[in-house]
Amino acid sequence: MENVRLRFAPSPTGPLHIGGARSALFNYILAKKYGGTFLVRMEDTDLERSSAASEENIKESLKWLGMDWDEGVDIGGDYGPYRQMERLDIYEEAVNKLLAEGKAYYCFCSEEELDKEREEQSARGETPKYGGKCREMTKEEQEARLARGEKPVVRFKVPEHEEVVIDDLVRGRVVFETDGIGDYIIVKSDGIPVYNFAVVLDDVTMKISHIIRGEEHLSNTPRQVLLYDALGYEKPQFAHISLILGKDRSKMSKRHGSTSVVAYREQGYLPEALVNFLALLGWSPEGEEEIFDMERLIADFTLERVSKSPAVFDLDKLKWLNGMYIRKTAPERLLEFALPHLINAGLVGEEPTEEEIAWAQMVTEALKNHISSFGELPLLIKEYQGQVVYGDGVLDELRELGDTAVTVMTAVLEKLEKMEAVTSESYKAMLKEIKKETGIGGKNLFHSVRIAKTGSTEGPDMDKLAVIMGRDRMLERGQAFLTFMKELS
RNA sequence: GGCGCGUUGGAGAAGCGGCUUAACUCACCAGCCUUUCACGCUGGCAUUCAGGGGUUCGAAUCCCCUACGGGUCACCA
Repeated sequence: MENVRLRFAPSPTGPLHIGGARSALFNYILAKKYGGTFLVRMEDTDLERSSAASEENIKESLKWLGMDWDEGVDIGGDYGPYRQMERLDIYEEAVNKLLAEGKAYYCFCSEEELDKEREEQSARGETPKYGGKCREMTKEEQEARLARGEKPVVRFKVPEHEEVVIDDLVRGRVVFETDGIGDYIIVKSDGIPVYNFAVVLDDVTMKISHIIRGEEHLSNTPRQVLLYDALGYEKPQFAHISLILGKDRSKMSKRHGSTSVVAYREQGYLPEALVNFLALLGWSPEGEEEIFDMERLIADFTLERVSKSPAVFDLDKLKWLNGMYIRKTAPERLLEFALPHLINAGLVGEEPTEEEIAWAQMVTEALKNHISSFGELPLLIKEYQGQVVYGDGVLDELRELGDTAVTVMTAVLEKLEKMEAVTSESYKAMLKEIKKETGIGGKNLFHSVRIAKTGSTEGPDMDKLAVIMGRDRMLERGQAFLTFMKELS
């Protein structure tokens, strides 16, 4: 493929959300795959909702995920500017052309009138669409009303009884009837073009070759195609990827949990895990491997393997993936991600000392197999440092262990009291001794200690945990355990 | 309501008319490994593809109808 130019064109009306990030990712991957250009442009014509903060958030999120653009906002390029509000002259020229050719017209209808019209149509069970009241207005009337200072909108004159065919790269051939589409607004009364119009001009002038976007735009596409035709432009290839749904199969929204990329960053997800997860939302690899770094994604990704059916956001899978990535991340990088969470939880000072760093490193290494995001790290630590709770889950096991556990813990307490501090080595040595003295080993020994100390059958190696807890807390918990066992029997 | 899209196990999904006695992944269960747990490894887990018709020697795969779920019909993008 030649001259592959793909774009991500968000509107800066909020933080970058999961769906947007996935659209960006697919565009990014394909651009890289075919040695093309990936550009980022801002669709900021909604003055009320657009904000500089949102734009910053979007750019930051993209960079965090590892999607740097070759062209676009901030860095410029040959087809700029890359914010729609800075491109108004381009749109104006096109509107004038359409107006002059009679392919568009001024509409003076008030919002109240239009609302009323729509209401009546819905009441009659019809498709709400503009009736075309201003379509045949005389030149004289137009001029007069313009002269009076009235601010009209510009509507595109939709051809009647035609079919618009879209050959979508993922959905195949999709046909729309123009009769179902009313003359739609292309320029608002304040002179600012509307998305469906601006997007066409931008994609044309920026020489976009493929438009990959969410399925919610599929029904917009005929409107845009009509404009390409009216303006005499060549159409790009379209690919509409399915929506991202929540667990209950409704469109992914706040009530399904976090939707923004930064939220996942804050919860302690690794960017590479999120990228991997996002790629799997709608795309499926050929083999059985599901762990893909960006490089492999670029190598293996194809639109042919993008699904038409909606993708469901499965948080469990994200967690699993994140855990996988956490486990293979190098210690230094692991620390880099873990530290902010430890600081936030007050486990480490704002300006960590060398000792604190060493401690943080030790803890993260010890617990990395047991967390699925860094946000869980301080929670786990605090759990080990607080009161032990013996939940229903471990009661059966405790009853089974019975006296064995009591014997083990009594011995542990005895030895602990004689020790000043606990290290990983001294702890291991202690357990070995107990094994020799009591003859209890293996699962009976380890499980007794583990459950007694943590109230859980699962967790990090006990010698590491011993260091995290410290001698005093272990003594405390050991006592508590013996008391608890007395009550249990 | 119109238009358009989708519907495969507990969950995410592959499948594009015979190679399917329906991949793979998560979750779950069992075994191995580890003096314990986790990690890892091995195995188990849909006689069935929303329901009903049809086409065909043959259908999860093609056609029609029904049901259900999203999307869209804005001076939002």
